[in-house]
Amino acid sequence: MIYNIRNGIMFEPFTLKDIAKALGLSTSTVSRALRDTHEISPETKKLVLDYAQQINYRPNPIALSLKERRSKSIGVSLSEVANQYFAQVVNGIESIAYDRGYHVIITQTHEFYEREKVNIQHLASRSVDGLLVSLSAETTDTSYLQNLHQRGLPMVFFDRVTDQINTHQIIANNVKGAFEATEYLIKQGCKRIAHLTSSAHLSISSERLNGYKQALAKYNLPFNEAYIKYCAHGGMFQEETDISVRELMNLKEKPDGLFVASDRLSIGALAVFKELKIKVPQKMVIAGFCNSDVLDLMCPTLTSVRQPAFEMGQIATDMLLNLIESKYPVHDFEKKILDTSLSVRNS
Amino acid sequence: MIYNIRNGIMFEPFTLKDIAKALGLSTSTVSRALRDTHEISPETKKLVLDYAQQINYRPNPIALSLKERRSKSIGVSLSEVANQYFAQVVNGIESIAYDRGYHVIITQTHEFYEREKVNIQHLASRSVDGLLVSLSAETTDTSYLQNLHQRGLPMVFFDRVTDQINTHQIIANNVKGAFEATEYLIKQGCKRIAHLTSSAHLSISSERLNGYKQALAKYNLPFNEAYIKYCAHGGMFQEETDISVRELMNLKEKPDGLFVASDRLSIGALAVFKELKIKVPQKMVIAGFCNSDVLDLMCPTLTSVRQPAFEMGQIATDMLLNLIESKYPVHDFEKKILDTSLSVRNS
DNA sequence: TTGAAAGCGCTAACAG
DNA sequence: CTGTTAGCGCTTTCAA
Repeated sequence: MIYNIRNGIMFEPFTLKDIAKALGLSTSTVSRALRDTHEISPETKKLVLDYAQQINYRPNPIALSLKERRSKSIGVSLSEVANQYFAQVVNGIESIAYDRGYHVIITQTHEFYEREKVNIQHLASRSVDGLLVSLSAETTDTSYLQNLHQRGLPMVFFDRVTDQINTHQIIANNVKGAFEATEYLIKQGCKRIAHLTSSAHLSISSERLNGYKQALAKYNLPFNEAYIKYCAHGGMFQEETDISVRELMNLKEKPDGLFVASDRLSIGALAVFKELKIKVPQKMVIAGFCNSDVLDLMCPTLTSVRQPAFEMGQIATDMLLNLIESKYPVHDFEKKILDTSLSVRNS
Repeated sequence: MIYNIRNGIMFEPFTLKDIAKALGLSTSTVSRALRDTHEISPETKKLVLDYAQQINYRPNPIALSLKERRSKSIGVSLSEVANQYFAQVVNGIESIAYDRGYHVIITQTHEFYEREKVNIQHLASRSVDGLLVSLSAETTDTSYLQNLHQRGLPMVFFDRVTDQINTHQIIANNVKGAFEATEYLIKQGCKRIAHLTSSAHLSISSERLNGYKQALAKYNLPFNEAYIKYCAHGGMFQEETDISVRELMNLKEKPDGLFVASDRLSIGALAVFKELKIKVPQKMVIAGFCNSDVLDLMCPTLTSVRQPAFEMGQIATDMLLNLIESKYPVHDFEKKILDTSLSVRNS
């Protein structure tokens, strides 16, 4: 192995020029040799390839990106990878992206609009060929995304989507999932079912609220606005969850069942109930959207709506790469809805 | 807002040249105006800034990287973000990196050596300015890293470190943490304490094994090789954990206590005990390294050694950025050891 | 078959 | 104060 010591301190990978100089060739010849064109003599080619191998030459992808005006990488914006659901989505994304020669850059919003905007602007400013986006809980203004989209940056929304931008969307069947979870609570005998959910302007929130309402309606239970608690940052701050749950439990007509809209909120709510010494599920039956494996092991076990997170990541990525690699402008967009499954783990 | 329609399909951000042409200036003037040098007239500057603002101009970071031969981004290699410990580390990393103007690219090894190598090679050639590495469970050969290091790529190891590369390291006090967890089990009355751990060649594994042995020694308990179970992929595949736990429970002298070396293994082991209908903690007391918030809510609660994950990420990043930005070669490296805390949550 | 030269977007040295 | 030019690493005409 030969080391590049042009500069003692900085990390300086080998370049075409290094090879050319060492071999007394021109850079274009070296480039051709490495890229397997026909217009090159077998000897030169072998010479170059051997030497490149020896010094472990790697083409500089930055230079390539600049030249080809694409980076073979995609950007992802999501709330946080500590959330099991999103971690699974990421695995799905990577599984497809790597197969197709793309790299993945993940950014976290932690549910803040400003962070999301900064992250996405940076991703877009050239380093990525496309975007996979799940909106933050705070986001209401998507104009910066509309901008990028109008200017031709391919993007696909997953999970938390917006109709303000005409492109592919992939979501779970939130309405049905919420319906089933609520129905489960009703069948457990709950009469006063509360709903703890994320920010009101998220697509998932309204979809899940709908499913919840439909279930109540089907079983002739009244809808009570006081039973709906929104957490503006999706329970990012435990305080949000804490206040919401306590308010619910301070109502004159205390709820006896709770439908929770997410992973994080479920965990947060359980913590509060534990503090309040309210027994789950004896005093409070809980069901909700949750993809955490750990919760499988929980006692009090809680029934959960599972989303096909890995698959969602895969499909979203496939859609995005197809957009990116499409030769022609795409105008036909799809809204894909994947089935959820109710995993009953009651006490 | 003005749209760039040089090309109807592709996403073509504005360039300096676009601005220059529109304003009848040269690209260098525009560049200067945007970068706030003194050698520019206020009028020209205002003209350019206003126009740039109007079209929402962003400099192309790829071109910048190519020019400056650094990307203002750092690469991270870790096993998987679905692991709460690593998710917390990532948050720590990002908190520092963003403050100092760096972007973070996360790659997951899923405990595979090959994946790690490919990821890191790509990060390096893609001109990340430095690397934060926590080795995969499979990794024994670090020569490709030594290579990059010798050629001047700054790197800092965290959590799963190697002494084969002379650079900063940051780890938790694994010996002490393991000692305390084991001691806790002993004080609970356990006589036959098993140890479920990750791959044998990980630094964390040997450190934690040491602490475990020291505790046994202090309390005059015999060390029994049969009680040590390694999972080559850190429990990445539940089968590994499953087999290990079953083997332990098939021993003639069944263990009555278990010290588990990680998050994932704890969760996996609990699942097996549940399947085997072995009551925790009545029949099996468990303590182990774990940073999962969710486990706080678990019943059977298990006692855990907590690592200051967020802080580790912060410190590692600070160290790395100092290396990157250092004007002179650094030869003094530090091995930082952070304290763990035992969080007793017994039945 | 090979080399010279231009250009991707940007900055910086050098002229004017 | 502003424009021209060269160069970061690479590919791709165009000439030879």
